[in-house]
Amino acid sequence: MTADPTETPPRRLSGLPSRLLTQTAAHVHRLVTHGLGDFRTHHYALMAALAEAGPSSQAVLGRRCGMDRSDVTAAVTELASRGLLRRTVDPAHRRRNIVALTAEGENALRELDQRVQRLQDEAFAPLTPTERAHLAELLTRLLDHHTRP
Amino acid sequence: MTADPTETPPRRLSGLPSRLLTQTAAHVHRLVTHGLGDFRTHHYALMAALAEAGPSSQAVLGRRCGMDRSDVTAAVTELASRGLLRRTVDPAHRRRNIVALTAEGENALRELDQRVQRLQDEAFAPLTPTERAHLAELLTRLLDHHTRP
DNA sequence: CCTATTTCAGGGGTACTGACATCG
DNA sequence: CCGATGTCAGTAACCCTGAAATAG
Repeated sequence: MTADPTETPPRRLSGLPSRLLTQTAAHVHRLVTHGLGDFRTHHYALMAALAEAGPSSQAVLGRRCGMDRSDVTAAVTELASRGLLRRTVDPAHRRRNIVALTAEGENALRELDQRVQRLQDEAFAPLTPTERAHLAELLTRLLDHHTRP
Repeated sequence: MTADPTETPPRRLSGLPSRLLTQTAAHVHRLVTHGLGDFRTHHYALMAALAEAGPSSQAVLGRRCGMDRSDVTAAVTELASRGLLRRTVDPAHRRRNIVALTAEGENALRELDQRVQRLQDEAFAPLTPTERAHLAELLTRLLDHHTRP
């Protein structure tokens, strides 16, 4: 009737919140990154942060996007080499870089925004808008708990 | 009053379900793996599957736990070298391995069960039991959607 | 001196891909 | 020949650590 019992996940795992979370995240993440083509989620995060808050230093970008500094460096280098953002030295704090979106970057971001939206619908298709909002709310509270204290 | 605005995540990201999911999953996963000491989540998954369904082939284990065959091979080799499970050749299908928990494996699993339970409480502390159940239900539906079709 | 920022080098766990040999 | 299985090598994206140099 139902699925092959040999392929059924063990009860201990199927109800385990942490496992449900990481497994689902893995599937969704794969779907999104595949749909993003030449871009990775880090790229989108950085460009979105720059578009909304304007030019920023890498350290600030990392904190805003929840990324490690090393990964910010790598992603910024990658995007700069593609002409999507520009990295200049802050004249006030010469140790600091100021990263800014270029016009091409803004165009790319607009395209990415649409792709990302489409991919959300794909990834969360089984949930109603209300359920998605509820899920987002629960996850937001969890994320706060893990980043704040 | 609130948090430093320079550290606030961009709106596009803070409400994005896929991002909330992967970010939260990363935090929770780190917390769990650190709490598991010498074990990894794959190890726990395999041992739990064996405890509940009895000795199984590696291919079946992989399907049950949502793991790749390559990763099953590596994890089984690791656990077998620690004496926690035994790998023997299936006499009926000589290409196939039969993996089984040892007595030590069962003891280790009992300990892991408790640790895992403790870690769930840590990771999901801000959610009430009802909310945790709701979250689990939503994630289960999503996971089904990504594994079934 | 101490802190913050940037960068680099590297590792580690997860997910995956391709290849291969083996067996039924 | 085909399909399933196990194994291996290698890749990719992500997360993290440590160290160094620079600047305030």
